[in-house]
Amino acid sequence: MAKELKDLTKRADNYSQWYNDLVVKADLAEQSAVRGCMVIKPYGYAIWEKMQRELDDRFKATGHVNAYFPLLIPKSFLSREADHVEGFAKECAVVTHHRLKNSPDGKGVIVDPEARLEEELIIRPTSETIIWNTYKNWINSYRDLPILCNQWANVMRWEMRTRMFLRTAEFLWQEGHTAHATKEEAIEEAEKMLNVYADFAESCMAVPVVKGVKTANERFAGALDTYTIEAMMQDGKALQSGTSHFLGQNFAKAFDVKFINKNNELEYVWATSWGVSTRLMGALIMTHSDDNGLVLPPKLAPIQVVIIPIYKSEEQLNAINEKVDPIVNKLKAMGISVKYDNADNKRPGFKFADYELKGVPVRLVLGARDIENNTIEVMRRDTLEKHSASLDNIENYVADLLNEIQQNIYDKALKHREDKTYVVDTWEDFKEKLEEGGFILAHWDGTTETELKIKEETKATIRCIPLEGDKTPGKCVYTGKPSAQRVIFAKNY
RNA sequence: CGGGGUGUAGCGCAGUCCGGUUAGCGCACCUGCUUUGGGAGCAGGGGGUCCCAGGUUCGAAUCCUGGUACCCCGACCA
Repeated sequence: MAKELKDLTKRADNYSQWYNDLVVKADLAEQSAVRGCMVIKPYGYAIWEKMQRELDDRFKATGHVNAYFPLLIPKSFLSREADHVEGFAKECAVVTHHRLKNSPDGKGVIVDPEARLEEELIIRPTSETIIWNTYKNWINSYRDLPILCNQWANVMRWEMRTRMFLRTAEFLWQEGHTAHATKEEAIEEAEKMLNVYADFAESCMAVPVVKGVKTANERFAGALDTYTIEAMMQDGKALQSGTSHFLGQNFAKAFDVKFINKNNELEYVWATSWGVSTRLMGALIMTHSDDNGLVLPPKLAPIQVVIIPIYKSEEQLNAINEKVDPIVNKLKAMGISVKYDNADNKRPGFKFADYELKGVPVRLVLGARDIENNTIEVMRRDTLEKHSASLDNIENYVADLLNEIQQNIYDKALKHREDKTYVVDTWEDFKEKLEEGGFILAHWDGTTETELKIKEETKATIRCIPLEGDKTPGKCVYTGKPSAQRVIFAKNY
């Protein structure tokens, strides 16, 4: 499958061409009239809902609660934290008026010049500012801490260039914002949430990720440290899939959020923020899909099993219906989402192709032939293999198969990443391996200057400084200066 | 903001260079019959401000001028 996809990417002008086709065909999304935004169709949204539920459960399990903050942020809030405004000022949509009126020339409506706002409002590009302005009123004493809030929301960033799912102007996400009494507790929180994300990516999405820390250059605007999970797509490019930030006291100072600690001293609170977005759906598609369409991990597939009847007469269909009903009931009782598609306005071949495009993990086919033999045809989406299985106990067989598929696509993605991860020690090798696409583990002298020079020459950036794995010191691949450990270089989305 | 490309039926496109019947093809859609174990076949049918405005001409999808929208590549991007 990987080979076919590679050919496909060569055939297409670029990856996003293929990606766009697939997504549109897969009924996931289509472009809306609004530049750089996306419509998430019902089937695509069903995947997002499953992701939300899984993440939300993990947030609750780690003591977090949901809340909701306003969409519009007063302009003055954005300027409180210097790095933050530097990072976001260039990509904000601004609300300047609050009213329209009929155009004097009788054609349509115009913005009423009388309705200009005293202070412009910014459509949130992220909510740190408005949340910290609110937290100020919630926090007086160490007894008020920690505050562990999350919100599910949409945000807007007026990017110069957008890419479906990966960088849309408006996107859905969750953003957690926490306040702590100590530095240690805040760092622990940021690391904890990074682990929550990594666990979700690997065990639900079947997407292997590397946990690491961002360099100063790639850090979130206003953070002291940014933790990240980085995934490798099938073309070898990296995708930042989730981030968790240790914000230090920057936002507390900007919004004057102080508390009295146990020693009766006034102190600024310590903060974190963390988020994942609909970009994860892009990661899901780009990690597992093949030439036949989506391949969804069973844990996130809106339809886990589809059953298709094959019949020549109504009599035969009735016989099949009778056999299928108990199977559907048993599967449902086991918590497996199953669709029995006996609509007679589409032929079986069409249904086969259509559900493959949608990434349904398991397909069962039942016809007169099977009923005679007490069998059923089973096809698994990840390998496209099909074979006959006994009708007896089919529900347990399917349940096991779903687990196997979940594991198999993870293993496949992990193997792909390992095959395309290179340990490199010379600058020549660095440039050569980079052409092949993939992760490059190389030593780096720790300076932003070197990082930028490498980026300029090769377009590769440091995706992260890995938290786990080999920590042996060495010499920078570019300057030869001392390096504390290898870091991951890659081209990224 | 720079470079390139494209606007013709719901979708994908041909026709434009070199102006000339009633603007065409594939998919999709509708009707009927036959079909149904890998995207059905045949027959018939419906659907168009050819992106917009102006100009040239007996005549413009086609030529000219201006505008506009979208896509791709860069710059930008937690």
